[in-house]
Amino acid sequence: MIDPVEPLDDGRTPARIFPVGPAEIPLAVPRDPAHGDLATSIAMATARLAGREPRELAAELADRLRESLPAFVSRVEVAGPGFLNLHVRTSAKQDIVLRILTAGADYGRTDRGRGERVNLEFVSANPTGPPVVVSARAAAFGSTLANLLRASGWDVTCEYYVNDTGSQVAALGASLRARWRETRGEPLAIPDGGYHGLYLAEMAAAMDGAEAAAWDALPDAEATAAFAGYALERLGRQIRAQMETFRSPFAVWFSERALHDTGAVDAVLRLFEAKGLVYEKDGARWFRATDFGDDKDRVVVRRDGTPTYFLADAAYHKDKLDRGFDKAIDVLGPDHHGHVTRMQAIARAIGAPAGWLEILLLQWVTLVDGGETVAMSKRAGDFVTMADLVDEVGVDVARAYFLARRRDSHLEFDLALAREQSSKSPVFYAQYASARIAGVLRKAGEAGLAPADRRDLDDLAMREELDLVRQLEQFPDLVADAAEAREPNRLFNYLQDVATLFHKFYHEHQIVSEDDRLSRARLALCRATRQVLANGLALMGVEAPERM
RNA sequence: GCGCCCGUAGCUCAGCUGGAUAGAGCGCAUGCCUCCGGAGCAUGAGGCCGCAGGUUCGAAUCCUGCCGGGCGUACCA
Repeated sequence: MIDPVEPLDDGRTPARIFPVGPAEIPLAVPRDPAHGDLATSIAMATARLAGREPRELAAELADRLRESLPAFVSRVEVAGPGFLNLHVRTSAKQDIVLRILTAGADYGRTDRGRGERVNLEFVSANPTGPPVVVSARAAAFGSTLANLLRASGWDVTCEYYVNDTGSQVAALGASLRARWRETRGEPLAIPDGGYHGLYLAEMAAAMDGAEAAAWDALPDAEATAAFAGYALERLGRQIRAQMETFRSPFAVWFSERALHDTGAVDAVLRLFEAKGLVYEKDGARWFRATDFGDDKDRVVVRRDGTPTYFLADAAYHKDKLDRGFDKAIDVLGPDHHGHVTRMQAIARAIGAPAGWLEILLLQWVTLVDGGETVAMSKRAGDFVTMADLVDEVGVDVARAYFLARRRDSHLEFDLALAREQSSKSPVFYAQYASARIAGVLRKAGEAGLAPADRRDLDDLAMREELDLVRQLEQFPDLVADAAEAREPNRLFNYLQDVATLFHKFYHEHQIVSEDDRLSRARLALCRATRQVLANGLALMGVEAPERM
């Protein structure tokens, strides 16, 4: 309904806006339907400049607007301290119902991203243990953001960076080896910095004895590597399966070790050297991160000659750049915010354009069971895994729980609450609306009513009906805005509002009645509502059941 | 010390990049199905939006400074 008048940013100077015609006035959709369908605060913003009273100025603007009103606007009124509220013609709202039904599953798609290629990296948790709850939050966030971006015209590649080499992996190998020896009756001796989780004991118990014995007989470094390789393979498979189950698929699983093997790490080191960004001190080689605003320089090659994770990360981002992505988004866990500056330094050092790398930080998830905080430490082996969480509350509830929160809010996940009261959990509100509509449609199908045509829709004129349409109309913009702001939680909030407006409509009006024409019209509105709920829930990776 | 994030109803959290009387869920109190799904709807109690300044016609929202809480500040990843 706002096609003929593009809403504008508020960024221009009042002097430029005031003298020109109505098409240049910035418009926004008011929260409260009583305030119209489009509104502007232009009169208040420019009153002082014009030396006039806001309401008086608004009245004059309203008169001018009325002279050249777009066809879809029915009336203009001055309200409150000087707002100009535009009301959209009822017939234009009725049109929207048909537009939604025609677009079907495509309703909500736009081309705002214009095909720009985005690399979206998220989760990327070390494969040294089963994914934990924070990974579930990252998976829910990342996959939903990917869905939103794709729906809005971006070309997105979801990527998981696998840290399959380095000291953590060596510790993993040594820990598994210790667990295996334990199965042979030796005392348990997990090395310092090793992993104490029982999952390694279970893994060790299931190992092929002859093979493991052969590995154990190798020199320490080789033995550790062999056990580590075994553990990585098993854990990697587990992680992939769980991400699939959680509806968070990745197109690329990128191996850190491959960067070393192919010489990409060496290459980026030579690149930095050629740019004069590396120097030697205390036997190690340092990257001049301070040149890029970091508070200290960073080691890239240790005294013992091995490259650091930081250097591999530089090689990794160079690889993303070389693959031609217009933009790289990294979703990082809460314990990585100290990396932001140095990673931006990397981006500039590898020659990426300004703004190419975007880093999004997620905040902590505190797991609570009843009133008790559940401790989670992968190394200490005391944790609730992502799989546990899904078993307890299901994928829908878990995803919705995470998606309801802003990414930078620390969130408390109460297992007891989610488990015992899952049927009352917020996600079911929108799902229930969807199922309720499906029920009504089934009933209508039995009554043998034909689909509505445009003339039938003339009967949609009640406030609850039009408020609902007004909400449905905003879906495509909401999706694209949420994608651009990287705020999937907006989608959750929006769907809650859709459900609320539907329930109010449902409560106030009989959908299937003796009046066939009105029944057809209301059923069309129901179908359109269900379409928006289904499309929105699909973007969230949550099911929209026919029955509950 | 320095840096990042967060302080909104009893609890968990929203508040759409500055708008009109600050919202939801849970919990509490009270009404609604002889009628399409009551997992719903309606009403009520409950708020110096951490504190103090500033910008603005207008601030929960932007800026500064405090006070609280979390996290980071490795030749681990």
